[in-house]
Amino acid sequence: MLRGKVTIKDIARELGISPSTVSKALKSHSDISSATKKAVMALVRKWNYQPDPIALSLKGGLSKTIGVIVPEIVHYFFSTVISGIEDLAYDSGYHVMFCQSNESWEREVKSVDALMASRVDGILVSLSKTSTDFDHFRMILDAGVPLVFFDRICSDLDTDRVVVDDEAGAFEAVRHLCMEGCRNIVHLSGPQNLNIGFGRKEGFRKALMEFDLPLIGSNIIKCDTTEEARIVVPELLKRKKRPDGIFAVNDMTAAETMRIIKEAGLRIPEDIALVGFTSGMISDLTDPTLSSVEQNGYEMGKEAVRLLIERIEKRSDQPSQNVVIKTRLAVKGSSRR
Amino acid sequence: MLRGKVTIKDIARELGISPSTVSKALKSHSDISSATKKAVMALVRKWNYQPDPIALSLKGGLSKTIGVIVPEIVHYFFSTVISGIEDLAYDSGYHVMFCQSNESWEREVKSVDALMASRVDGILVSLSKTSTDFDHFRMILDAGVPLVFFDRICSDLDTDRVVVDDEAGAFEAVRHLCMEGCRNIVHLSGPQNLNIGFGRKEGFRKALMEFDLPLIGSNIIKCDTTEEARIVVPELLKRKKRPDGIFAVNDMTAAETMRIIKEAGLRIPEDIALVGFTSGMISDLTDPTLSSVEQNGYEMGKEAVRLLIERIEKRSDQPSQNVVIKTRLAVKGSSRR
DNA sequence: GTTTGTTCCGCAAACGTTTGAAATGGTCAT
DNA sequence: ATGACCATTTCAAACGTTTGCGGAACAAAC
Repeated sequence: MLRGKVTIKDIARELGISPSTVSKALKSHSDISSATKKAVMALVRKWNYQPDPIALSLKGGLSKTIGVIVPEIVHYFFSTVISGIEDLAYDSGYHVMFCQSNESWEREVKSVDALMASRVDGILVSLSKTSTDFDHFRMILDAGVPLVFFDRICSDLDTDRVVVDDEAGAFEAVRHLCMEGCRNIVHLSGPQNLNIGFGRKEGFRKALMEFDLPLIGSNIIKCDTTEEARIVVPELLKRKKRPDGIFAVNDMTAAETMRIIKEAGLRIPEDIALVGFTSGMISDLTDPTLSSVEQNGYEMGKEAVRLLIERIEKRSDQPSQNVVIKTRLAVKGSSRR
Repeated sequence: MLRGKVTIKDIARELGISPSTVSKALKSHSDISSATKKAVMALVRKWNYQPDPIALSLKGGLSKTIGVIVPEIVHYFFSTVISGIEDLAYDSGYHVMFCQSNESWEREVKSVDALMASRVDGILVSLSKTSTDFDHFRMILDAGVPLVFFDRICSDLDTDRVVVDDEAGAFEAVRHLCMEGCRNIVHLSGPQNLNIGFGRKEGFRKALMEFDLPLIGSNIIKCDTTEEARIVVPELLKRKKRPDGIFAVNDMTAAETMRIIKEAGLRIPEDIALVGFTSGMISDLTDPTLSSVEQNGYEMGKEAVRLLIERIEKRSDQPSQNVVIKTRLAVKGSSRR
């Protein structure tokens, strides 16, 4: 009984019947007499037989496992997504195999290889910041394995996608700043090769247009880490025409920005109003609390899994789907005047 | 070529030799002529043959997969541990299968079942807060599958463990508070059925003893979530003999405590000094920054995997090991007077 | 007494791989 | 010519499961 390995053969031997009879009895095949079925079922329960998923996979070709690649798990947003992925996957009888690319293209490629080698039934990916070459993903598709991107998608590839409505979220955030009276708003932006960086900048642009504010090039600055903020933000505060509102591409950057602004003796939101993106734990910890565009990561994870499993099981050739998760602007202390 | 499935048989057929010859050639068995080996290797490269891990598992009994159960992934500390687990596991050629118990005993049991059913080679667990019955873990051991606990361990079971030196960390934190002049220190503690709750309380107790301060029962209060803090802390501030120092069992609770204290118009650290436990992102975001006992979660994850793989591969019967990860007190604004 | 039908069950192949044992073909010494 | 010996290759079984097909046993219909 070691390793919990009761096999169909053990049952068959004990009952003096053949393994195939046991197998059929287990799935209540019409061939099998109810007496035999009962005997099998009884022993199955007694010995706690569980079919070996590995043998099943060998036979059926499906491993009932999905692979996930995220830039890094140590990140509030991604951990909520993974939480959603795990919850729905297990409910659907799938296992989750998990890799992080650590924002490195090489590691992303290696992870794809590892997941493919272990014959996962489908793969979920959120792109690494440094990925500009996508051959490894093409290889997945060529092999006929379903692939779904979430959050940081790959526009070059025709796959199912789940994204947050970055543009609408950013638009709402910046409109809010305008309505609070800001007239000189800076956007600390993300890399423009990622859809999220681009979309959030577009929302920023359109909101300014709506309020007839000029779009000044120097008011869009690449800055999406705390390290960059420590360089960029002090410069901002020295400007002759100091910004009166800042929209940051993520909350970590926003939080660091807040720290720097307070250190400089300026008040938030009175002197400078601040809104971030992503939310989660962070936004309630800062002082003042940080207004932020909330993304429902849990929901995103579930949607991504739903799409993936649909592809896996239906093997449908319907055109690619594009699911958009709604954002919600949470107005808190950093921007309410 | 669909599904990337080049098998050993395909190679054999192409070369007009038998599958077993190919198999042996692949592992450079001494039986095989070098001419044959070369031909096989060439075709293997050309067709990008990769052995099917599922067939391998069926044969060898090992799945090269380890299972991980954590209370929740959406938690800075656990995500660092998982990061360490993933990194070392992949370097060692193992895959990581992943479940969260959501602090629920039922879900924990279900996860154990799922991992066992999928025939993982070993399991890593950090206990759910609500687990007081451990039969599901005994089942793992009875099945001969290696099991390693990390962080929240199970004292009832004789297994390898990786823990943080909670007591020493807490001791250092409270000694620091004493040295900063605190004489009436409160401990917001965790559940005492978990080793971490108990160890941190012990460190608190011993530090007080070292400074000849009385151990007052009402100064140890169960409070390890933000929700509880909102109830407990206001009461504390109303006390006639108001605490001048607080040591919280985790950083989320500490951060909320800080918010409440500031809201009450008291100063940190002048009126009340504050130290948390776990650190991570949080401690730099608050204002003032939060002093905290840092746990090296990444290191803990790696250690746990190291122990587990050792058990899996050596199947050694050496006595259980107990690895202790050192903590480090990071003194920041909330306690430096 | 032969056919036809039913009910229940076992055989064998298959999934991809490994591995000890057996077979093949050849060379060499007796 | 016979046997021994070597290098090289193939065979067959095994891992746990599924499933189409064939077979046995029996009863009913002709």
